[in-house]
Amino acid sequence: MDDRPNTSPPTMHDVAREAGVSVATVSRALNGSERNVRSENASRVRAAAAKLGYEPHLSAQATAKGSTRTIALVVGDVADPYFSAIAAGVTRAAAEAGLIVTMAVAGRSPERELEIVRKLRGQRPRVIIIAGSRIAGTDTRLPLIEELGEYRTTGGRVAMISQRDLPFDTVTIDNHGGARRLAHALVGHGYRRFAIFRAPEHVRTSTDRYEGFLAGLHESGADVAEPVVVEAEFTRSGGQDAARRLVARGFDDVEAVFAVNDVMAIGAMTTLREAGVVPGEDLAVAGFDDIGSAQDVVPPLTSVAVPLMEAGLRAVRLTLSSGDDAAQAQIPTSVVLRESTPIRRPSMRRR
Amino acid sequence: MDDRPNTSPPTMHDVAREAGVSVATVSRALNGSERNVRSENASRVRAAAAKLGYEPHLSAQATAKGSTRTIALVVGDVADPYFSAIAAGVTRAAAEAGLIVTMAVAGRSPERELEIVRKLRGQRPRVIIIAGSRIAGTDTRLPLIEELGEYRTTGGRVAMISQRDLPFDTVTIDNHGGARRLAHALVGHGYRRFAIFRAPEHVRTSTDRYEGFLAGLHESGADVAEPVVVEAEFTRSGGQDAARRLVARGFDDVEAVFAVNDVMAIGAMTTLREAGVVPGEDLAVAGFDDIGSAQDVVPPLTSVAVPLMEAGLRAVRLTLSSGDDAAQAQIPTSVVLRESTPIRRPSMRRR
DNA sequence: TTGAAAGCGCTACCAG
DNA sequence: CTGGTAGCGCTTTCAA
Repeated sequence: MDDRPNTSPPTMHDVAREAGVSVATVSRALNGSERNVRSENASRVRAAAAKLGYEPHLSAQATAKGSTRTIALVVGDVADPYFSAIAAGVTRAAAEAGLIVTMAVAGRSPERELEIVRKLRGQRPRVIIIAGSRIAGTDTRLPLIEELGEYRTTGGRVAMISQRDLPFDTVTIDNHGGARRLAHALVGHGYRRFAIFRAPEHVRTSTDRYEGFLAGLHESGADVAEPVVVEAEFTRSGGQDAARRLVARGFDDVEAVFAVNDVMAIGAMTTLREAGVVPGEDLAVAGFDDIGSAQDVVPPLTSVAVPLMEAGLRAVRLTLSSGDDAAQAQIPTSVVLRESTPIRRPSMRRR
Repeated sequence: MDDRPNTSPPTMHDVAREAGVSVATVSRALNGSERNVRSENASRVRAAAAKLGYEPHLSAQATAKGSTRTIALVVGDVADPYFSAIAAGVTRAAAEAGLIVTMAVAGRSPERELEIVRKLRGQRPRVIIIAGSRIAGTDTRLPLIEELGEYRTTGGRVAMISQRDLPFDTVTIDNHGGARRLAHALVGHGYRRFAIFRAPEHVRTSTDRYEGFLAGLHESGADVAEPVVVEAEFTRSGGQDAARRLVARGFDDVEAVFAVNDVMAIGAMTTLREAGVVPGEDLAVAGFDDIGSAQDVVPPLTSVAVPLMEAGLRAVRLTLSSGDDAAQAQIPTSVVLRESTPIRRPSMRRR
């Protein structure tokens, strides 16, 4: 057994020799239009390929054909469940279409994102998908758009997930509508006085959810008080921070908290409990995203489910099927009511 | 502005013409040893490349050089936090080394995994990393080993994460040691009577943790009772199931539950609470993995932290630096004590 | 239906 | 230090 790393993988020439045909025939039999090769030869070729363990050299194919079968995915952070769910959708759709996915991580830096996209062009991917881009309002916005534009000029397709207002295929999440329906549901449960924990205005997702929630409250028709708004970071500790400030301020005028995402909501619940306030009893809490642990916290957290994997799937399909101009798709969200927002019986009313 | 997708990306020839030098010089200036080109020419070339927005065609480079700069990662499921943490580590290490990572998802099928590895060879990756392979005991085991062996023969490197006993670079998790130290810690907290929720024997990870825990109990020297063992699935609902059976059986002789992973532990806590048993008060609970929600459940869950991202990092570095024979690395785990296993005061002793 | 041969974009060797 | 040129492994005319 020769185990030294000196051997090189069998090439098409090896297969051709083994099968007693020309390389052209091998190419046709294995990856070509299939119909123009005598079936006897075709099977000889396949047999030879199998015997030698031949796998076509994808890079060589790519240079010869001038196009690859890869789709490049750019995410903020793979370990974040938000992105990993999207990645799962993308890889699935890619597998269905026989495409390879390459992944790059932009971290929290718009500069890095731009740099990645630039380098990506060297890969000559069929599709570039950018999830949760951070370019809003930064000075990398225009360069990025231009870069992607040039890429498209050379035949590439690009899709943005949750980054709207860009001249590319776009998959958006229905944040506004989800928050709106959540507001309806909570009002329906008897809540009238709310606090909203939101992120700074430039965080688009947060703002969409905030506005959707407000819209839902206003259109509910019920006699809803003007909500108390607390601004904090879009993170778990942001939620804790907001809760701390709410408690400090006093919350006699608040029956329920809507945090614009689940990690904020969960952080808030922890802090509330530490302050002697029992979530779901003394104060209802709702979040957004319906992350896995939403159902494991106590009490289970009311939230709005966002089918992120679906978003990844759709992004791929959009780019694969669409014509020349930027297509749009919106992923619906759905309210999931749990014990953190129990139905409010009149007798429960405070004071 | 020409926006039709007819243009093709600039090639090295374009750059050469623009800079007034030969392609050979461009190649050297841009990707070569750098030292053999007059600095004036080098900067002309760089300027031309920048002006044209030239990016080297990676596939062409790969065919010419005979080697790619990609590392292929095979995971069970990207959306699973276990794998996405590993993926994060792999992508980070890859970025540091200037490598592109491609990702394939094997799902729960060993056949699919084998098929993926076979196809992967067409990519000619520098490295193949397989995380959490499911081949144990299946009849795809040998073919997989052979396939990977051939790949290595042609100069590729392969690393397995958490799949030991294979003739490749391997990164293992110290499951045994972590469980052992957890046992010590719990005994140190005053617990003497345990139930263990474990998965079926063929689940290697579960068995390692189970045995480690037993070893820890035995060597603790304390007067520890023979633990009650409940076998269930390695999932959240498995944990619920186990808890249900424990409650049905009666648990007067149990002070603490060790579930071999966090999702089981969390499922168990939910079921216990529904049965009127307060986790952390009536019955202590500990898990393993220290997943994100371990600190969000009530009470926060004692667990054993597994630095999965580190495992991904190490796997890449192992393959990049190691010599010819299979290198090994073990990732240490660490006990994280939280309120689900409070220190047991003598007065708390039941009866 | 087949084979010969001319590329694909890039690297690397060989002269100069 | 530079340019010419022969490959890398594959696809795709073009004739036969």
